[in-house]
Amino acid sequence: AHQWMTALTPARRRRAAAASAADGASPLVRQPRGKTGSPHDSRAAAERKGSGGRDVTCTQARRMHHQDRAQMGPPTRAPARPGGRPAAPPTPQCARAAASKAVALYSQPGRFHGERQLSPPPGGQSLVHPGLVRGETPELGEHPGHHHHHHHQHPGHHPPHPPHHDPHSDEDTPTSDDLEQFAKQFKQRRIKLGFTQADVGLALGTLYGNVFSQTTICRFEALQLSFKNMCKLKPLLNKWLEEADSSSGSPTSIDKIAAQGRKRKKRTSIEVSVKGALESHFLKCPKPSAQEITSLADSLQLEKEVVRVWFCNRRQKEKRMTPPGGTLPGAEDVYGASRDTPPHHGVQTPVQ
DNA sequence: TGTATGCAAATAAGG
DNA sequence: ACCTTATTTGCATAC
Repeated sequence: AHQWMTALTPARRRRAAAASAADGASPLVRQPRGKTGSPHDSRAAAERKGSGGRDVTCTQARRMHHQDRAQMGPPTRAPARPGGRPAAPPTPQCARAAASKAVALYSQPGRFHGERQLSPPPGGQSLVHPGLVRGETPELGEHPGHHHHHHHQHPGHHPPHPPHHDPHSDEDTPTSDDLEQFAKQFKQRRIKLGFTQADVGLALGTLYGNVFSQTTICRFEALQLSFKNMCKLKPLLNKWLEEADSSSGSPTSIDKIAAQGRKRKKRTSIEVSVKGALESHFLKCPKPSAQEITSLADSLQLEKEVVRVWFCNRRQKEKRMTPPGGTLPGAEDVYGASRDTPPHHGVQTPVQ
């Protein structure tokens, strides 16, 4: 248990930003504008298996080009109702900021035009787990066209709560439209209250125990997470929102959610040179034995688990890069073009 | 400064 | 205890 932490970035770390986790102070970490800077602690990581410094920084010089295939957006669709905005801003505060880009973009419901090749999970994929996937897949293919999929909500029904459809509120699976609307509203409120995405991510940590990065909050607002993932985060953010605007002294939430320790291990940054070493081993032996992993880990000064996972991920990447057919991803249609790789969805894009 | 993103760690779930 | 496949997150860094 304990907190994970891995690296500390050597040079980079500007301010700490990290928040503490322990203290049980108010759940909201930072007050709106005042920025209480809480330098807080941050225990750097020192602990962990002996070594000291592994970490790394990470590279930098890399460029990335490429277009990506990102994940898809949520299926979503139309905007539903333009009007509606539910709440009014109780807090006057200022609105300033938002001006620049803010809102606007999301207004368009339709996803963004093309782009993503997405592949709907043709085969199925998403359905694999009967759990809660729920409709998600659908849209993918959609295109602006209108197809309203309207009812297609649940193909079968399996969701846990089949009964009623409560349009709003959390609890049963929201519709894509609900999510879209919530995300939009969430962002709007967040900004008005004066919090940044990072603040929210941190607050979720003290509120519930799991911290989320600015990245995740950003993606939530932009609807760039999978449908399922959006559904999972919505309640948490919703709670934060309530907490946040009620706030002020209201005792409301007491939340006993202990701050607990991190639930997810901090992402390890592997140094470029170390990556090179791993890569070269991979070429020699893509599937090293436990023993080899241990010794390799030891020699590179990485945790064994990190090395093991690295190989697993590397193997996945290899598969992605080398689809059976031989078609290299990089070169796609050069000559033959589509032939039989129709939707191949790229290689990597599962679906989301 | 906040935000948006590429690449890829870390995880989840079924062997 | 580790693999594989599918996904969720988040460093780092480009806007």
